[in-house]
Amino acid sequence: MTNKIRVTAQKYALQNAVQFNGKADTKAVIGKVIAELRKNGFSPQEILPIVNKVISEVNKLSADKQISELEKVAPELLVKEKKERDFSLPPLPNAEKGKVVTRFPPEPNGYLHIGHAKASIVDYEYARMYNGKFIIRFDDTNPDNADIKFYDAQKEDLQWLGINWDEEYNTSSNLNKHYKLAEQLIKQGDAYVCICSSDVIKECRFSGRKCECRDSNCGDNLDKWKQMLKGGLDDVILRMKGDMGCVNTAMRDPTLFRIIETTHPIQGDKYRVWPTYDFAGAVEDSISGVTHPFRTKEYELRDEGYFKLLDLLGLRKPHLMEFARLNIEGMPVSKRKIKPLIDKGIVLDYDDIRLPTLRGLKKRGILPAAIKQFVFSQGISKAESIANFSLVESANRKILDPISKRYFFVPNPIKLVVKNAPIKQKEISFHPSDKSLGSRLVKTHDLFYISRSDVEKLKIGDIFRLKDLYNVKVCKKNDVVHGEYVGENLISDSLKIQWTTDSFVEMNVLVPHQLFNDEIYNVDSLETVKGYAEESVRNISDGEIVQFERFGFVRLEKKDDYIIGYRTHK
RNA sequence: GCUCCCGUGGUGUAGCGGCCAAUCAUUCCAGCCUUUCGAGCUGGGGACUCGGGUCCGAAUCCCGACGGGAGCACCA
Repeated sequence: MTNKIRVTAQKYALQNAVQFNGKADTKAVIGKVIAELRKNGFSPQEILPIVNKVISEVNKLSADKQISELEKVAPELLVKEKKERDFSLPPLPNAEKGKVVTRFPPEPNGYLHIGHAKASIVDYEYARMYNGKFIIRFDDTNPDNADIKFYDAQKEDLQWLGINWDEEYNTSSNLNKHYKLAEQLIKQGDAYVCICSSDVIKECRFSGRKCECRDSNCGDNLDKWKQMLKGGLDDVILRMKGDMGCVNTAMRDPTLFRIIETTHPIQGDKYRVWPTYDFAGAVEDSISGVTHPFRTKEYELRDEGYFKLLDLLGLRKPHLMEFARLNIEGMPVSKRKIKPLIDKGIVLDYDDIRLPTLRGLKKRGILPAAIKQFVFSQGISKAESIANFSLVESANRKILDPISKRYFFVPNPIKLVVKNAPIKQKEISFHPSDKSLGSRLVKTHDLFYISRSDVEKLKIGDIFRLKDLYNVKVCKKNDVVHGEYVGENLISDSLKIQWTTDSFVEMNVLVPHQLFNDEIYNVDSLETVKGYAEESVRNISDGEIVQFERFGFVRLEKKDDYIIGYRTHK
């Protein structure tokens, strides 16, 4: 028996010694030995002394000897194997294949952004993972906020992301059901109409005191409720009887229904009593069959009320889960911050390429697959974090690199005249390794344009290469660069620069930088680079993403009489 | 103020009692490769907030401190 311990101990002691300068560490080795032998019924007490002894023996051995011994007893431990990381979502608790139902419940009051992308991707992917159902539900229970144009806009954005839903509905179409449930609560004595002013309610809630309305009898409450619905009573609310003394202030008789007279974009003037999120969210999750609703952490304190309400109503309780919001450094998501910039005309619109809205990201050239990868890499923990956009860029670049055509773009062009330039017709392929992307034919004579930043690097007498063409020696530099043709042999360490002929396409590329630096608007956040692109960019399709060599990946939009570029990232 | 949640390299994450002298990605640096400053390849730097406790053994469990976030709406 002790022999087995000895053998195991020796194996790991040798491995540890080989890995760390010939000296095995007791704690590290003991851990491994116990982990392996515990399932065989060995106790730490019997293992410990043996391991200690083995380690001191092993540590006396020379390094070579340690390696050769290890080779004898356990050659597989000689190579350190790499562990694979799994990027999929963790399994869902209480989940059964085929029986998971998730939902994404946006309020139709704005364009979707990267934060919504996280929520919807998580919801959608879990439904897929378990062969379940995914519902999109518009939480449009506040007619002051809901705007008809966003129902479709949000769906378009989700479709762009590659998210498909099995079912779609509006919470506002279930109001009659909600009213019935409200009545049930009133009859049970679990809800009451409160006629206090919002200031009084706030004050009472803060101090934990109840108001007189709470003690009125159900008949009274039912009458008042009916008056609320009919229009005989204004400025009153329906509250759940929670616990006014509860340390969780969200439990101090939360509002269930309030009166809003605004015309609803879909329901019109049919209703004037509208459920709050606390009521509608919980009830809808339950009656629509959602098994695993997700929401962001700021709702955590409302969980207790969520379950209490469903309890009172006798409704099924879903497995509610929360995760942290997604933040990106310098890219605020809140309308509070973005709207003023749009109003002032500083940010063009909600699809501005500096914004983390899905429309902004799309316009910039970020692919849905990159967003998905990014969201997966963030996970669904409750730890709040501020991610850097480079994570998105890097994912996007790796997808784009093998599939995007390369073009020459010359920012801040300067004229180059080449003496003895041969007339050429050169076929240049669109991708360095994937020839299936094709090529273009470029005709050259002695006139070119190259970028100012490259010109600045050149000294008289230097030889550089017009990339994919030939070598040029610098003769003179003023407003125009004068060079001389010096052959075509590739000089490996020469500067290779991008160029255009005098048949170029003049165009601008908008380059986004961080919108906010430490909460302050960055006045240099949108840079316009003027330059010449090679003629063949005329043949791209509208919205195509290409790489301008040594400049970055650029999404091109083809307008009637011009082309404009948005730099996705370097 | 009260309550809740969170705290792993610069950044983002994995791990959630022994297989962790800690994963992967990103960023940065170096080299290789490349007719792009892109991609790829190799290597390097760099972390368990702190203090107690439980245990043979703690990033992991408990307590406390500190730091960050959220809620205290007739908004979601």
